[in-house]
Amino acid sequence: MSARANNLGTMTKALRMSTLFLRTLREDPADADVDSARLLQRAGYIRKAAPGIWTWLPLGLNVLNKIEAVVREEMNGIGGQEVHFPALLPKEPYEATHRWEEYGENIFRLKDRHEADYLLAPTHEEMFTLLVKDMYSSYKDLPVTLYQIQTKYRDEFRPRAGLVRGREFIMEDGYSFTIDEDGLKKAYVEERDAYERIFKRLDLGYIMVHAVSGPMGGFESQEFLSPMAIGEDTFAKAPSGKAWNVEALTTPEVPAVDCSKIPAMSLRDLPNAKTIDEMVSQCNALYPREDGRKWAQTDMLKNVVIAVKHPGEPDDEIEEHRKPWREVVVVALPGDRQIDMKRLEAQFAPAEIEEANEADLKAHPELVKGYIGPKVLGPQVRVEGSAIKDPVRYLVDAHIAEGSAWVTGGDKDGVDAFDMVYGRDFKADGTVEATEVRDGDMSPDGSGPLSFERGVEIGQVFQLGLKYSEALGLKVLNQNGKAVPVWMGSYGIGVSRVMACIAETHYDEKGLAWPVNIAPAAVHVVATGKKDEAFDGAEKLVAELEAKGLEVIYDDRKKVSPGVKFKDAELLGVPLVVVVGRDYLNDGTIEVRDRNGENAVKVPADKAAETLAQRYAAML
RNA sequence: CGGGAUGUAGCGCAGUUUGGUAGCGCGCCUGCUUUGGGAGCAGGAUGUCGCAGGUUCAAAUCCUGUCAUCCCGACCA
Repeated sequence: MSARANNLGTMTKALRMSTLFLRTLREDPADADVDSARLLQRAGYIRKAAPGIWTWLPLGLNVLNKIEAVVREEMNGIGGQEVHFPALLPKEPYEATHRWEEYGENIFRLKDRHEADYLLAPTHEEMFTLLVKDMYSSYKDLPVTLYQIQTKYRDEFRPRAGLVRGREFIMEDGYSFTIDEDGLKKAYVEERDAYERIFKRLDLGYIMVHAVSGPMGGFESQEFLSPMAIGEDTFAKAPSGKAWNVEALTTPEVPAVDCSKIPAMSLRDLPNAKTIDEMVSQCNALYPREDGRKWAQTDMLKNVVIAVKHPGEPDDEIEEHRKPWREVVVVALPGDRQIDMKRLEAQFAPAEIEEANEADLKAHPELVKGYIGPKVLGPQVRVEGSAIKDPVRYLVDAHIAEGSAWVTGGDKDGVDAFDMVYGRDFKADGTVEATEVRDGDMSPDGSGPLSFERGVEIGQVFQLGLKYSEALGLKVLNQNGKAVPVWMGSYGIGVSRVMACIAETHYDEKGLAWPVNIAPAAVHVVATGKKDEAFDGAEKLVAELEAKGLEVIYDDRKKVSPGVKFKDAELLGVPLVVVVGRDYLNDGTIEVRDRNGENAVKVPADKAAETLAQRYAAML
């Protein structure tokens, strides 16, 4: 069942503390910002080489290898075949998919002696695609699933949280190649199920969330997030149990509102009301509502000017759009909500967005700061005889209901428009998800209000579709002899990040406490005292454990006080701790206890190995 | 890229205000004692005080520049 179980019956040499390349630290490293980084360094599993770049020490590599073994077993179990690509790659494949540019600063780039461009691969979609293209050409060859466990490089601006966000990290990335969409969906489900098995076996909590595909491209995608406070992703849970990455959250369609009783739109003076709060107080002071209710932020329509930085598309019909260009757009949202640039930007991808600057506003004199309204925007002016030649695109947030009435800008300094009804008095060029999602917002599936939690992304599965096969020309002949593009899926687990997350969720005030099947050893044997007799007894026990195929860390250090040995055992986090010392000398017994100090029992020395083997087996 | 902070021994830190022999704790080495919860005593080794200029009789300390690291934000898997 586990990586370790496969080793049962094979001889494994004990790791002896007297010679093990290890130095535990009594104090926390000053720069550790999360517990996993703090403890992994203190316990001598990893060492920092540079920001976001880590050296693996024997114990750390031991655990990492066990995690990889679990991943390999599950990948092989669904028919995946392991390959291994170089990390150092020429830029050409990445140019073909535009990612040489799109990945921007995040790629480590370098030149060889002939000035040719190379990169340290941040991901390997291109290489897998080209490899299959190179070797396969018939539908008879499909389906095929390949994977690798590789070091990836991404030049993160700010690496943090130890192994959670490094610039060099280890990832398992797998790809499925199928002849059609049905095949892709089947492979996708198989991979997803295998990933679930992996995280369960690693005792790592996870939640599957709907995700956006991001720079990888493709159309359906789910992420595995491990819930924890240090997480950099926020996900939203619905009462139905479904969950979404907030980036992928959509607002359920808001029903149209009856506007038949709303009076005609009117322009009224509202001086010095450039912000929503000023608008609310001015409205209440100057124009009290007839129904007695006070004006509120929710009555105001906020129009925000955004600059969209398009990268340019070489095949665009409009010549100016073939090179990078800048577009000014206005986004309308309810006055009580804030704009979420991150979510908004996702909908302009691959373009990036930023707040409009002075020059953008100058280029559009119809935009009156603080009093921008729909009448000078989008469809309203995109009519015959309009004075504005180049109307700004107007997009409304998904919370704006058809038929809803608003107070908003009158396009003249000091003037606002009242009873401006969406659909009746103004229209938009489109709908966008522009606002921050809030605790209590309705879930996309309509099952109830959302609640939010943080998580670390530990894996992701994508249905890439035809994006890479078309870009790189991966085609096979089908039964009719016709060349058709191959359907691809892409799957990834951040292996080194997974290790960090396991550490992050398996520790106490004394140190690490690894899940049984990935701990660096099954048993930590501590010999105490200065009498050779105790050490001889420990040696004997270690030999018996080795013969049973159990992995052992043996603290055989002489002249080291028992307190130090116990502290180190707890810091290292091996699940079973054995003490050969005082009791052994007194009455020939050996103490066996769990890492957390519980379930301590004294057993006769000649029964100790058997007891340990049983307890270990029960833990698996 | 904005804001803040910090660079002194393997690790954690003091010393900088007010210039004057580079320190403390842990770790490391030697000896003796100690051995069930991070032992005691005695002795010892380890530093381009981030780097480069400058001021000064004298710079870890003051000045200028520069690099790096950390935190928050922005960005990102």
